[in-house]
Amino acid sequence: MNEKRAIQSSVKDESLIEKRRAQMIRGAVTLFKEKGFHRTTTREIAKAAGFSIGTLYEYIRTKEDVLYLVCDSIYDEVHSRLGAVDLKNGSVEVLVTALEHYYGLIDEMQDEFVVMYQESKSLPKDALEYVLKKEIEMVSLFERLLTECAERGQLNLTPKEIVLASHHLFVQGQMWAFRRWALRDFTIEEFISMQTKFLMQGMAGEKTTITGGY
Amino acid sequence: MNEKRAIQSSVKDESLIEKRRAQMIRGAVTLFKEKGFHRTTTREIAKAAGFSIGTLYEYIRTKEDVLYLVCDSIYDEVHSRLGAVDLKNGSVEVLVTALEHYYGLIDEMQDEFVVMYQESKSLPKDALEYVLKKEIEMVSLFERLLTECAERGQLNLTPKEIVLASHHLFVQGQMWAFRRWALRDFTIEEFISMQTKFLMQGMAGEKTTITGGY
Amino acid sequence: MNEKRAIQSSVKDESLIEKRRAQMIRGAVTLFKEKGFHRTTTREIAKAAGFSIGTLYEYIRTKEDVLYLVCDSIYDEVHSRLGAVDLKNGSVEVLVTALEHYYGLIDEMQDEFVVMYQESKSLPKDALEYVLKKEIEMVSLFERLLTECAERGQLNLTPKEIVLASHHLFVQGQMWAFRRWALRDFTIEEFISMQTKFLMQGMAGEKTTITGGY
Amino acid sequence: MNEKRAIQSSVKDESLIEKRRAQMIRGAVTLFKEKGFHRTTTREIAKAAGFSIGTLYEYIRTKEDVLYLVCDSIYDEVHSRLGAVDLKNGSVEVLVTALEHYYGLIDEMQDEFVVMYQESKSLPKDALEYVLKKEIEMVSLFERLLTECAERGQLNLTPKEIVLASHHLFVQGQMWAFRRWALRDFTIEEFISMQTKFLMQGMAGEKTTITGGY
DNA sequence: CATGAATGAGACTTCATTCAT
DNA sequence: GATGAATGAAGTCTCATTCAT
Repeated sequence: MNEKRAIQSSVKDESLIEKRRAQMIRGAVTLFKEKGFHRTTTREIAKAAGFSIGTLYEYIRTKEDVLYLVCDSIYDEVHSRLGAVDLKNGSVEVLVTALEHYYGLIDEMQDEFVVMYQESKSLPKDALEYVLKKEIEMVSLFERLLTECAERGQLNLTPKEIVLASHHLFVQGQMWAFRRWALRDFTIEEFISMQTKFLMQGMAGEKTTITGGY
Repeated sequence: MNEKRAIQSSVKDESLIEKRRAQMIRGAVTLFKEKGFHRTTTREIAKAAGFSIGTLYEYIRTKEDVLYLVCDSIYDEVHSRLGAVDLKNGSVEVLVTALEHYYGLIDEMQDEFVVMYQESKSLPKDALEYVLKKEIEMVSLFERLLTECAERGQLNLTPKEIVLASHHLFVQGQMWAFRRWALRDFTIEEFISMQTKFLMQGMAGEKTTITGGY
Repeated sequence: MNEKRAIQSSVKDESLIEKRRAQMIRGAVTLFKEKGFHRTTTREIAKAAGFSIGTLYEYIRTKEDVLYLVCDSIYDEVHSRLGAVDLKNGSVEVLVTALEHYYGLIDEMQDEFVVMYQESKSLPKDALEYVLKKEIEMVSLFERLLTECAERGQLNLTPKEIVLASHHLFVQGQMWAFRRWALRDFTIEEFISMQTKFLMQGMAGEKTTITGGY
Repeated sequence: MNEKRAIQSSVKDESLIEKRRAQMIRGAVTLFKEKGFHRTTTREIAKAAGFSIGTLYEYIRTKEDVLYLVCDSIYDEVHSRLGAVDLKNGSVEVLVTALEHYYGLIDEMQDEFVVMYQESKSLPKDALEYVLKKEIEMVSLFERLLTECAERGQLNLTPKEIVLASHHLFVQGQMWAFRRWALRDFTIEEFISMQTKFLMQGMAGEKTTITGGY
């Protein structure tokens, strides 16, 4: 279903490529997080990965390839994690589980997510498109779950509200990664439980008694 | 209350400084939005501002100063806009008005907001701190309003939930700027009304009937 | 008639461009002659020209541009020199004069000619085409002169022989530049006079008495 | 008579060395012709030769060695071809035959000749000297033939003219290789016959009736 | 003997900043 | 105050060569 954008390597041994690229990604994420993509030099990436600049370029063709590999590896992880969620029978319970998995994942891969969202604009055009497609896939996951919940009458949402709400859920996840400096007093469990409460209540849609023009 | 971080200029005439910097900011925002801070050259900024590279450096000392000026001008605008909101007597109505103003502002200054959030990490340490302080001020505004609402019993939130909720409100504003590509079908009015509904319901906090462990 | 292939410069002042490029060409020719285009670094070119590497790149965009400028300046010189030859009334005398001018020019610009012929294959495609066009123009000059001589009955050449002969004359000029190491005992005057004798006799075309299958 | 400049190889088996080097030369000539010596990488040479980069370096020590091997193989071929010409009794007929062989050889080894003359300047000093010595040998061959013809009264040339004329003959051969783009309409037979006519007439040296100061 | 992954010196080019005019 | 030519540090990427397997 997903044809990967292949990154050229002059090395033949596939398993070696995988190994070296993993080293590379690990080092790059740390550096990108710390200094940003542009302030990080390819030499630094090579060093952090544990090999020489020459070796680095045996496994990629441009610096932007490194950024792409970082983004791609995140989505691989996302997929393998969220693949577990049963999408067949969407219900509020499944949705809550999906959010737990998604927010938990972001918590574990904070640096990676921050890097991806901060720096992905530096990707070459085609790589950016690929990454955006992946992002849309993720949002769609929430969209589908919300639609099922609405159809079952568990949530009270119009189709257009579903679109917005799915982005809403998605973005709150990014918040955990991006605003850690402001949320230092929260544990991930607290965050998940409070957010889930807000979000689910927000979408439950009983006739609220709040007065206002909205 | 807030001493501005002064940017050195070798020009004396204050009104000229203001004029030139305004030209500079206008040009820079467009460029930063399009290509990002790092890919934009000082020459390009000067050209977009309508003067020479030499003149640019009469009004700033480093390229990062330009970014700082962009961020600073946004907060000036935010302040003059949200200054109107009556904070004395916080209530759900005031909160809703504040959100309207805030989201409306973001809509009008989309490019500026995107640039600020995407690129502020490139600011020098002290400038970054200044900008973060400004951001905290904004979040605090929501915090104070929410606290009052809670105290009045209009919203059902614990103190810790208030902290999270204020970020929640804040971040949803960023979403309008950052995810326009995904929200093309929405008008700002739709966005404001739907978001307000989600958010207010989310915080209304009646004992919801949804089952789940949260 | 000849639209020059313009080389971009970020400097505005045209006369300064001309001056700096002249410095650049002078330095580059020496270096290219000595070490060849590829073994010469841009830093060396800048140094030989008397300015910094940064300044070099204010006047060109790529290293290949330098090579192009060298080639182009040669043809400018060739044109201004051979422009004097009266082509209206081609005759053996005019042809001999043209050869004198041409060979004399090569003698004075030996290094430049050697560089041009040795290195022009390193030019980017469009620049190479431009240079080849210039070369064809030069050969055509001889072709026209030869044609007139043939029409006047001064030389005994078929049209096809004229084509070959014009290249023949042209190439013998290159020989003076390329084989100086072998012709150290000859003065340019000797070279011109002997070559002229060979070439003119060769084309005079009386029925020679030499036996052979040719 | 001429001790070859030996190229080191870590392989012992002489016949294998010869075989591998032949593969190498064949591949390298094509590449050098197409892209020049400097733009061709050792990896490309290895690939074109049909083995790995590691193997390439088992049979040579530096990239320049490959260029030397190319040049050397050309002279081997030249020798084996022109060795047939009977130099004992130089006469115009023998000279004409020698030219035929020489030009015919160049026709068959165009690429090799072009590469040799374009790139030989990239040879290390001692290899360049070796190649030049070979070239001088070739020119000397013409010199000896011309001398004999002059002594027999078949050609009317002073000793100094003989020197120049021998280079003249030599260079016209190069022309066939170098200017094919301009001589596309000529067959090698036409070229040989026309050139021979020009050259022989040029050297026949009847008192020509052409007026002129030469 | 053959392979190909690893290395790092060094090439080209960019661009923030300065300063004489 | 305005200009823009000059500077050189620093960045990305290539490629000849080596050496363990």
